[in-house]
Amino acid sequence: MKANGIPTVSSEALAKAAGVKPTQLRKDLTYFGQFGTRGLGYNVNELAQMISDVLGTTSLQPVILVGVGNLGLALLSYRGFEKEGFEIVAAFDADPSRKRERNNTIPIYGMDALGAIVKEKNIRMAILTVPAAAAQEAANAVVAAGITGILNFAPLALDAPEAVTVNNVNLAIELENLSYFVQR
Amino acid sequence: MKANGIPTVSSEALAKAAGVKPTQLRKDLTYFGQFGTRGLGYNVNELAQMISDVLGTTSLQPVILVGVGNLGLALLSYRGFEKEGFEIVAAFDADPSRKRERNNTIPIYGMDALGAIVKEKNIRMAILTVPAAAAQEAANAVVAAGITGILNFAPLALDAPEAVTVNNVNLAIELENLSYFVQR
DNA sequence: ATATGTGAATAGGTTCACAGCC
DNA sequence: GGCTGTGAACCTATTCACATAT
Repeated sequence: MKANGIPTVSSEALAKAAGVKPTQLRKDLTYFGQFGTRGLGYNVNELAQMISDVLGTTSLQPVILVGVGNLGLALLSYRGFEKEGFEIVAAFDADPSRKRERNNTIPIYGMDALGAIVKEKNIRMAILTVPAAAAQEAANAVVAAGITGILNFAPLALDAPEAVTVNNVNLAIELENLSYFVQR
Repeated sequence: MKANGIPTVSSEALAKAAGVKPTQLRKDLTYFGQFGTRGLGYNVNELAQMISDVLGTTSLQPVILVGVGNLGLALLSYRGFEKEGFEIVAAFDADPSRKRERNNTIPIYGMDALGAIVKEKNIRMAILTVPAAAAQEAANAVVAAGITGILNFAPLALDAPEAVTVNNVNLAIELENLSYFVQR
């Protein structure tokens, strides 16, 4: 909407786009303040700015990726993050020079380089795409390096300090969930 | 545990592995029946069988993938689904013969082949890894072909009939969520 | 007239506390 | 003694209904 120069938007239109109910959307927004104009709706630019501020994506967020296998490599070449304010600035792997079936422009380092680069570039977030057996060790390593947010693709529950946020993406569970619902 | 021949397991051990509280796990299991033995715990084999039955993964579930780009190709070569009872049996793309940077053993068809293959192999689930702009059209196509479960990776809310289950995986949103929590 | 903001009502999910059973 | 199963209590989230503002 911002790109298309649309000036204002109603909670109804936003809710439809997001797949939720208008009241839900309004209630949620007001947890962060009052941004709308009664009788008119929300100013698109203001709202976008406010959301970026709240999420912390106003400036480009640097992110690292750990585990350059199948999935990791795919995410490295995925160009959908920049638009949302994220940039994968470095990748790490136990075997950084292993031959890979695709080129990419993001440098791949050994695990021993984690601490220095995270500190130098003041990085807070890591994407974990390592095999399940290596995931806890990798998580410990990124936490030790100073990472406080982990997006974990390994299919297990990671142990991490309270101060570290772990979000899990588990593709097998998503399929199992679907499988349950497609049964007649 | 089944692979390791462990005969029984307590709700406490299971809960720890799953990252939830023991009461939660017990309450959830009882929605499907009573499977435990008081004073002893759950029989690992029985429980695994019950879960497979409930999820509908007792026999290998065929799945199709639509959109063989970056992410789609990575998922095609991801060998983590078989273990959980899923098999990607066919892939579809608007340009099936487009040159791709990796070989894979799963056949790639044009979108016009959807209906016949879904019907022939009695497929219920589809993974959607197409660009956002093409997602709704692709969703319509798979629904028309008879699919009733969609795992959608495109960053938008799909319109689909009531009888079709849509699960969304949105990597940008996962990162935004993390971003919010890593702010000091 | 139109659309937000919000207290109150409702619904849904989690945890407690302990009875029941091995 | 140990661990499940579960009603009741509690907590959180969603929806309603409407006052409020443009």
